[in-house]
Amino acid sequence: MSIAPRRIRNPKKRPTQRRRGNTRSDNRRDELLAAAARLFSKNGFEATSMRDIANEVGMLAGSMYYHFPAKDDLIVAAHAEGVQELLRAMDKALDGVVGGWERLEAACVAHLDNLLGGSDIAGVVAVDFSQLPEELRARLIEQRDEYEGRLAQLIDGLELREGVDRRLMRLSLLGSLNWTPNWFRADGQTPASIARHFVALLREGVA
Amino acid sequence: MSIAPRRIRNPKKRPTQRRRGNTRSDNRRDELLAAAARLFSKNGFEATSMRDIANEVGMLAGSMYYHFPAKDDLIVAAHAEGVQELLRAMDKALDGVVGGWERLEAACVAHLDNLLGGSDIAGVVAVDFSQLPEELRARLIEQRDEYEGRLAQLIDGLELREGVDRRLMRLSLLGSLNWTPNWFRADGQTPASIARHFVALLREGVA
DNA sequence: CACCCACTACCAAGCGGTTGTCTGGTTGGG
DNA sequence: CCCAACCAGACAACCGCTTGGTAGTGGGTG
Repeated sequence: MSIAPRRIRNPKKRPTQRRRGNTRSDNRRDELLAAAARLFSKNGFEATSMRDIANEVGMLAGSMYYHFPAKDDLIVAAHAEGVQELLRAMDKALDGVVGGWERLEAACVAHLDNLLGGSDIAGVVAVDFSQLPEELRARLIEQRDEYEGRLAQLIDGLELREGVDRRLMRLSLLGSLNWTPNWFRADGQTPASIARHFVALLREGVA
Repeated sequence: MSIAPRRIRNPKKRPTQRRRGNTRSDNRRDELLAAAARLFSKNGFEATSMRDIANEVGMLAGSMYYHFPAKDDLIVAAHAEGVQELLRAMDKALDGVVGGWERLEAACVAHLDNLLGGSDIAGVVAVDFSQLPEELRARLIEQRDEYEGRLAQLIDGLELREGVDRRLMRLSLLGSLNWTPNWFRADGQTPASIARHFVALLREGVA
């Protein structure tokens, strides 16, 4: 067996989470998180090394372990940051928009804009995590639940034909959106246009 | 800079491709390809090491370089194998089926069956490659083109409402299908059922 | 048919480099 | 002056890949 490409070196006790006492103004934890999210979304989780991230903010790799007890925790924290940014973008895009379909469309446009925008932290949410070790994977899924729950709410607010499975509808739409990094080219259609098309396809059908 | 987690050690001339002369019956190249495809689809490209693959077939890591000049070439070859298997499955599923939508549905069912089937080599096609180095990524995209072209043909054969972007329709459907490994659970709906739902959503719309 | 040798298909060992992580020391702001 | 927030450097493990050697097998020859 031993199909364990992931290296687990020291399963011993995690050093108790930092960030308990007072902080100083030169704390670069947030800077670190942003850099991590950027690199993760550009190169993936496994392909981004601790040194890459540290180097991005001008710090040594070992120093990051003052802020995060392990790489997995950095991943989780950066991912959480990305989800929060997506949620904020969603709220902003939804502000003042009325009508079920209009709201769903606005949310999808915001989603793709942030996913394919490039410079953003939110791109980390689109990083494929289907092959991560089960434990880490579970933590990321849990974080996404809030966001997907919001999407589910938007879909629940729609009037649909009878017999439509709203869960599968959500997963289908999310798949369409999250697969775009695999084929998107910056010189083609805009993310917003793509998102609107996807929603329209789903809404009206093609036949 | 130096955001180059991928290691490029020897840019020198590739050893001219093997497999020129006579072969012997104890050639385990195919066995190697199958094992690679299995591990890639389970753990991803970067997370699967040469030693993992070699170990799977009971061979030493270095020995694989007799068959493939580099890991990238193994990836390409295994991916090609997966695509071929998908094509065969598609042909088989399409055999005797008439009607545009029926054919598209049959193809999608075959697609998901192979993707989520688990034990199959075809799963390698669903592995996210959006973060692979550009050159390798391009080679994989090229291989998929034949398969996606087939899907495009199926879609071209449909009678659709006016103004439907068939390319975006294909990409949307493919996204829905290929994103399923991120949420699929073996104890829920069957892959075939999911595929049929997705096609139905797209066909009839939800509103 | 037996022999033989070339060559396929590996093994064994190790290369330089990178990985995540740890330990112990240093520093400057509150 | 204390401690948050780093640096410097090392650790073993593992990475993709190379080199040099060798077993055994198949085709060719007598």
